[in-house]
Amino acid sequence: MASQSAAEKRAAELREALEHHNYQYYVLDDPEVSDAEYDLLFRELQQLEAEHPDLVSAESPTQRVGATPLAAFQSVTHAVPMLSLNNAFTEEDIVNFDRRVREGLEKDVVNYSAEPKFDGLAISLRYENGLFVQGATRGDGYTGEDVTQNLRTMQSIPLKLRGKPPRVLEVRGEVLMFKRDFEALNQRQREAGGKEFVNPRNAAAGSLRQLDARMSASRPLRFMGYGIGACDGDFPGTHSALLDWLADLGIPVTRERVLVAGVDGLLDFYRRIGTRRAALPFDIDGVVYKVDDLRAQEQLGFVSRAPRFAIAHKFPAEEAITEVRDIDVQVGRTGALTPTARLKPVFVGGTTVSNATLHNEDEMRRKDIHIGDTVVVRRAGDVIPEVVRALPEKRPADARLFQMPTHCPICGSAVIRLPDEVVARCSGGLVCPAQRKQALLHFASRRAMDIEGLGEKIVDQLVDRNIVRTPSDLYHLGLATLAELERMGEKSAANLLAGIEGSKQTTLSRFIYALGIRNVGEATARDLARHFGSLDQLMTADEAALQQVSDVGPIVAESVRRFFSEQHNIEVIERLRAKPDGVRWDEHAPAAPKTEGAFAGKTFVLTGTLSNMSRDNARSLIESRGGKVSGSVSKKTHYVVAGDEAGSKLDRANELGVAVLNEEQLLALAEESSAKEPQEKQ
DNA sequence: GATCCTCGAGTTCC
DNA sequence: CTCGAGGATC
Repeated sequence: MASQSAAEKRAAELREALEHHNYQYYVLDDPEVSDAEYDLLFRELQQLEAEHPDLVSAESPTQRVGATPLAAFQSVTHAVPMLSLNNAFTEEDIVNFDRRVREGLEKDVVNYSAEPKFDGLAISLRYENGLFVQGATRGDGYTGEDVTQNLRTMQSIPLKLRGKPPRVLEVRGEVLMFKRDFEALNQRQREAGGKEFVNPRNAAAGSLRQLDARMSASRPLRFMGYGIGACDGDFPGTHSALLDWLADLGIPVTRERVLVAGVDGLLDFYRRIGTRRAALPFDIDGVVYKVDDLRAQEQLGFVSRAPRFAIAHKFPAEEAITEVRDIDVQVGRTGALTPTARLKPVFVGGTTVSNATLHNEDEMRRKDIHIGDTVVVRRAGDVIPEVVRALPEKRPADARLFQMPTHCPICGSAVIRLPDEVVARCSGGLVCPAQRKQALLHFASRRAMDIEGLGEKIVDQLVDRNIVRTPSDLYHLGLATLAELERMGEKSAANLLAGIEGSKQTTLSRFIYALGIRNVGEATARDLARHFGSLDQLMTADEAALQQVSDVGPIVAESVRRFFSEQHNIEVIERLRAKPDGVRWDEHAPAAPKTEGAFAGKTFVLTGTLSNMSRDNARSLIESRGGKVSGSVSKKTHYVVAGDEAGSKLDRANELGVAVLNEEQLLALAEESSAKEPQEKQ
């Protein structure tokens, strides 16, 4: 009993010491002990825990190495989405960014926090009652993968927060590999005869996505925090103070950050860090600017998926020089002919690039690209290869200008380029095998009917052998037919049939999207489905009725009407939904035109700082009751909702005689409608 | 008529 | 990711 409590005391001391040294090393970058001394303490704790297994707790520094390898990562839905930033490449972009921020806040000078943009992987760490409980990758921003086991092995991620953490805290940050650690890792890989990594980013990504956490543990990964997601508790009111606060909690944050006023400060920081880029211990691909005041951030809100209060100022992408060996054309789903450069393979931005799109004829003329030219290529946004420009001084005598073919290279139909359009198109429609293939691939794609197992190779064969001509043919395939295809055994054939069967239960908006109507993408398909409620209503709608749908104008309306006026399209649809064994979805009554709710047809403008609700809350309150929120005051504005320190928008409202509401009046107005109908969440 | 914002469509590599 | 274009707004 006595020895137990002595052991317990010593274990607690050791844990505290190890946590302290981790903090000194990873957060303050100021170690107090050597690695050897640290190891000594660590081994003493391990020994002690081995002798007294009941002393082991999950957050002990010894408990970092994961148990058994996983079969697959679970997916995790982020409580607060992890959105991406807009990118800027020029000083002009930054000047515009600052102007929009100042206009949005109605201020002359705005304070910004500026920091490096790490070239790693975005991660979210969830702490509950100060203990690390879950970590996930960014994924598509809404759903990521659960990599908790791997993250636990990283020394720079505290298993337990210091000080007084909130009950729930999600820390957002980046997992990366320091350059010197990357060099050392590659050295080890070379000696062991293993595969070397191309760059620190790939090494970090590969290491983090190991299903066996013991592999991750052997890789020198680091974490750097840069923000928070969900937080159940108090936190500071500015971004710069927030980062200090995270550091106090034990989360490593960069010290290469500054607080500056106005656009000059931003550009100055960009230039200074640019000159030191090579000397930094980690790779960065730019810098990030954020409006420092968090309430101001909330006031600015989001445009589409990116915040209006922050921007990434990227360094110019790495460029390389290679040759254009040839230029081919590809035929897309809509018949668009896209010239593609076949390049002499060149290593740029982390991979070998051998193809690059040239978009269209005009683009090619602008860049003056010939076949045989020496050209500069880069990976735009570090992903999609792009030909930047030709080097005409290196042009060989036999270089040729590319000519857009007059007939489709696949089906021989005439190529037509409409006077106002940039793209040339094959006029063959679904007669053209290339267009048929693309249409089928689109129909089967994940966001449309989501047929698993139907990829490009299979579609190629099905179309070339004339087994499948239209989407409805897919639902009449037999096991024997499929098994005859190349690279298709009984097993994969059965899987594909199961995939086809599984796709039958769908939704109206997916089905509309899958049809591949010109100018009707995912968003428009959703709007159409909601507005009309059933396929028959949509099929019989005339152009005037179609234009009632928001975001549908004359062009989209005409595309839709034309699609449903073609007999073969109707036939395919009827075969697809033929009962009892066809494609099916739930239908509902057409959405009533927006006459419901107290705010139907009303336009609101928000200005100033609201005291009891965020801008996003106010916006969803208004939108849920049929109202619209717009950015600036005009004659058409019905109400201006003014908070504290409202500026020019309030003046303008008074000028135009627009009704002005305060927060309480807005809520009172909203109450009137919710009293009559059940409260709708969100 | 100009400008902002979104959506659609095409695309690369692993 | 990027471009072009459709739609909405000023």
